Amino acid sequence: MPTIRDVARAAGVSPATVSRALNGSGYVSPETRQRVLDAAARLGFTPSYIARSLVRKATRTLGLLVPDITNPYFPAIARGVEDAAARAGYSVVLCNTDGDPDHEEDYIQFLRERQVDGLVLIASSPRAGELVARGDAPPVVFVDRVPPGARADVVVVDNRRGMLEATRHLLALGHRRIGFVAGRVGSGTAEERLAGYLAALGEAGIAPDSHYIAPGDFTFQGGYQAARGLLSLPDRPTAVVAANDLMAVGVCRAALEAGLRIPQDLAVVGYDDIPMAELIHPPLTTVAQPTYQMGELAARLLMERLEGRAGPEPRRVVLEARLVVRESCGAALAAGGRGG
Amino acid sequence: MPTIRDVARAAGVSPATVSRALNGSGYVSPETRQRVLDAAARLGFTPSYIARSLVRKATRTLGLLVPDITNPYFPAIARGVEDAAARAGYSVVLCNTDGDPDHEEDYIQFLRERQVDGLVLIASSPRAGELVARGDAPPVVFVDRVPPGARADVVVVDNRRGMLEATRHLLALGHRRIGFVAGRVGSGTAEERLAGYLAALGEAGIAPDSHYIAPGDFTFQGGYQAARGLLSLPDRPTAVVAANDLMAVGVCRAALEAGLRIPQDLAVVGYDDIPMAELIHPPLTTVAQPTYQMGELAARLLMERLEGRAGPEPRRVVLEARLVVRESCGAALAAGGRGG
DNA sequence: GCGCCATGTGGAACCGGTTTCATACCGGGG
DNA sequence: CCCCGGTATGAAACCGGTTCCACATGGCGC
Repeated sequence: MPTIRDVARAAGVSPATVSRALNGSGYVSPETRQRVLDAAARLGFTPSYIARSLVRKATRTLGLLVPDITNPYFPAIARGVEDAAARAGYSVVLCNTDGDPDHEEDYIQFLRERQVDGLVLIASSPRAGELVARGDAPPVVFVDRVPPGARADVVVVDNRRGMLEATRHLLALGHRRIGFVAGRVGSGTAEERLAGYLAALGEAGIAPDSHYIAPGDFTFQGGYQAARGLLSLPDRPTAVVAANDLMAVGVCRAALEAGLRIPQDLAVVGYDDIPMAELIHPPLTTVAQPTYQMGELAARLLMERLEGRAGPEPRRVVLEARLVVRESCGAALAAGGRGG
Repeated sequence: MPTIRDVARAAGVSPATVSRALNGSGYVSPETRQRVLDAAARLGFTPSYIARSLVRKATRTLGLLVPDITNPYFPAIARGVEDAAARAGYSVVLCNTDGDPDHEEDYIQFLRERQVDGLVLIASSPRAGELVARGDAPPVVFVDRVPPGARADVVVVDNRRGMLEATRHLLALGHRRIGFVAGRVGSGTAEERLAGYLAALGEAGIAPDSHYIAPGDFTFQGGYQAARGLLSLPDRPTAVVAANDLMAVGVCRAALEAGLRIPQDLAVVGYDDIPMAELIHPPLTTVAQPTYQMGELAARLLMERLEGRAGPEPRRVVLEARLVVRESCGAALAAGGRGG
């Protein structure tokens, strides 16, 4: 690997001049610049990013911490981050935390040692928030989930609102007994979605019935089990909304096995709009989150901050979720139908 | 950020001794080591990976080039790479090439400048192979697809064999008119799978009928369109096998819309075993590729090579695909059924 | 008592860039 | 003619580690 000194020798100038010629900084005469460029090309010179990072004190590298890239919700976020980063000449280091606070902490430390300039964090534990608050982490943008008390930029979706719209939609179709498959307890996201569901019921003057609210864990199996419970209730719901799509698919499976048709016998609504939502039969009504945009925006906010183009105040971007109506919730219930 | 010289001053020793104490290299007395460790902890010293990389001439960073992390086939590979890398203290830079040769080339150059130690490459174009052959790239392991003529380690799956097994299975169930939805032309993977299909037919003494082979492009839409064609043939197939799952799901949709039941009226088999394959109804029979293992193995081979623990010969690992029988291809056709 | 080797430590060079500072030349204004 | 500011370039310091080499000490074998 030729170094800048090799190029300097070949072009008959000093390393300083080569640096200036290649970076377009400082004064260099056109002829000298050309000699340098030629020499560099002839030798196949590639400047060492490491050496440059050492003196510039910036690596133009972002860390991306996701729970599990294998979960269909995250790839689009990752893609958004990567696209925005690549456009700006940054690279992205991918880390899977499995939602484990220890892994999360280890990775943050790991990335800090490697001097990534900033972190896009989908944080599963409050510990990550504390680390950031203590300043034991590079600049951070939280995406999707925000640990309490962290003073940092955040990009989130209005989960409560999204679920409110989804439940309203079912109410407008005439459903009155609407089941809810909740997310993992302790997840802020899950709680916001539950709150949206409850708020919609409240608007419609329906008292929430705890039997209709089944615990879940964001997995297909969890949704399936929860739905088995809901569907065996004496007064079974005419519609079920799940806190995410994977569980909604589980609900569909349970319904199918119970001999129920979707949407005629049971309307189903999910949340996230993962790729498979529109591919299953019937296509799933769900709440689309602008995942790609979230990732892209997060990366942009982060890079703005890193390059000093952001004020001292932490910024909070709340994106809107969008109800995507597909066939799994069908048309309005017949007047005087099963609804109470 | 405290530097090694700060620690040296605080511990009353030289930077060289601090380095030795922290890395456990060379001679350091137990007492001195302890003093250094204490000083480092007190100052919150984190060694600069950049400075270290500069002198060690290794960044312990791997580049991972995938066409699109948003495609459900790739996250598991990425996860495998990342897990293996993390275990060995390496980090992984994620890049999406969109299968575009220009992007691919740009990214390889980009990662080269950043001195990643090695590349895990899911290469969509022969150009990447040429780059590697010319030595204009860091050490590479090709995964899933191998550009012709590249002398490098590769991890692949026996696509021909996988598709052979899948088609054999349908033949064993009594199917004789088996449609095939092909992959993108020019894709080696697609061609191998087609070859497997043809070989199975050959074994069974069935002459391939070009009407039964529909062109596809690995997308849901492509599979859907292809199936519409196949299902409107005068002597429509009793089974369809698609070169990947996304297209198989498209086939299912087309069948459903044509009023055909799966598997009673049409057996469907896919390829890849993406996460949604087992979640749809009916669950899809498909050929599972050990994607996670591919990624993990690729990363391990690469790191072995980087650390000089591999011989000069390029290694070629061929993993076996595994037929996963689910409900979408049902039981044996009734004797004397529709088969010719 | 001498020489040798193992142990422990510091000075300084080095990795490959960037940047500051000093120097030198040139043309124009006073 | 002199001084000044803009242009052009090189020497050297620097970024923050690692490592080579020199040197000092102490114990042991002969």
